[in-house]
Amino acid sequence: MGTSRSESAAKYASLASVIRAEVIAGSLPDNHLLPSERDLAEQYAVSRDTVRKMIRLLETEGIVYSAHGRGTFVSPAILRGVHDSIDGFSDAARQRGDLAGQFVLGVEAKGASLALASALGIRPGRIVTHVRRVRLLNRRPVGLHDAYVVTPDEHPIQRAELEQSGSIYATLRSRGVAPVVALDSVSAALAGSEEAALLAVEPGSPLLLCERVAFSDRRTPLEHCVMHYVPSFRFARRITAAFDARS
Amino acid sequence: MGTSRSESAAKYASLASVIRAEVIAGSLPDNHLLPSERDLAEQYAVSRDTVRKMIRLLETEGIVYSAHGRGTFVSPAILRGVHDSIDGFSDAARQRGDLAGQFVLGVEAKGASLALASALGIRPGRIVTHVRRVRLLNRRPVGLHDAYVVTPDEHPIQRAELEQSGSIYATLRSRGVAPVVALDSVSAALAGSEEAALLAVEPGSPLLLCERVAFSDRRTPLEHCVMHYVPSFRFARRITAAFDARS
DNA sequence: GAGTGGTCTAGACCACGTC
DNA sequence: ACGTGGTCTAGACCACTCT
Repeated sequence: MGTSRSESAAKYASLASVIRAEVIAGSLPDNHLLPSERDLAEQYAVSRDTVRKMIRLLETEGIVYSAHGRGTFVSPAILRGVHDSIDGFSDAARQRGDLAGQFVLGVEAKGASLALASALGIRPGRIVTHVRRVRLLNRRPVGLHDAYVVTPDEHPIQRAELEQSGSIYATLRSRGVAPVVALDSVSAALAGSEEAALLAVEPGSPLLLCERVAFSDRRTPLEHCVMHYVPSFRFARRITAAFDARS
Repeated sequence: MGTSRSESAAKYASLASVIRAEVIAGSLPDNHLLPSERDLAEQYAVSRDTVRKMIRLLETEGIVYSAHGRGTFVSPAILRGVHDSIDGFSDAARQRGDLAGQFVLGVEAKGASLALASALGIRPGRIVTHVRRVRLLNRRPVGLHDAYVVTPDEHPIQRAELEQSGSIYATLRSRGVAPVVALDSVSAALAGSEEAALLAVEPGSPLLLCERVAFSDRRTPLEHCVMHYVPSFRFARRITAAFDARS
């Protein structure tokens, strides 16, 4: 784990941890009214602006919500705990108390096909690493991932490297790049014989098909991933109404 | 159509419209460096804080991104234009230049079943309106929606009302409530004979199954919606790395 | 009217990246 | 060293909601 992280978190982030813990600990009922921003500012000896930053943060996490003229409230429990995460799979599993695992089927360097190159915005033929894995949830296969990873220096990823760090993203991070934004698109597909065998379902079963392209902090394409999930697996997300500003 | 909306938008929102238009107009290439916050503040005669609020807004829309110590940049075009929206279907269609439509199969008031009541957090037997619709994209059926709507006063929605306002959410809005947050969960399913007929696919085709519960600004459950989509239909979303703050 | 969140300001300092 | 975004402050006023 992190030996010596930047020891000093921002004030609003620390304050958020305090409030988050209080809310999650659970003494507070759904839609409970929190103290006003001015009161919180005084209580914790910070400026009102810092309190507001803290509230904005907890709001994006779905922990609290504010209403103009009414106050800030604790989100209902159903809405808490669902949040977007870039490492969807293991993160969501951990959050729900499930055990995430994986079985690496193959790690192979190859030149990018035309379709892949266009999806990633790279030169066709550029070296990418194809990683095929079965994703496990509580030791049962639920997903088949085909990841095509673009390494910055065009040095393909080694199997040992991947098994040591445990995840593709961790491997990329160790090379100095990290995915910070991704484009997902979901639809449905039928299981072919190969997918069926790997996922322990009947051929012709419906599968959730999810395609993803992930980008670094500099918006460099890092990975194209094609994922197939069995029907018992569900992806959850929370959507918040967009800000309305036209004309 | 808004005749006399609140005429005065916030400064940061108006400023956002200006920058958004400039970026979308397209003279600016991907990853183009924008002027610094201090420069923008001077240029538009506003405080730096207002500029920052504007940038935060455009960032959530995927229009720009900021990097500590480096500057603020124009998002690559692939990442722009994908944003979460609570009215996923028609909004996403409009955005992609497609023609969204619907065909109402039935509008019926009924008492909530036990399962529905628990999903919505309401009393079993409470009156809800079941609206079944086929969703059209460019005049072809792509989705089957079964919406169960909780009206605040328990007055069921009338078919005429729905056809006049054009959408369930518009109908709810006219009754003083609007969905502002929703929980989605997606998985895969097989088309039964009924779904197949309505969606013009073969029975046994794979379908994208999406379930949603929508809540009002007061976190009152408003709607539970079960949606089935043909494989050619894709839901897209952008995911941004979560803020990391532990301990 | 009293209290709440929302916006805006001006200024200071810190943390990070680049040269 | 310099310029960038990130945090924090203190104060003012506006817009909304409830009673």
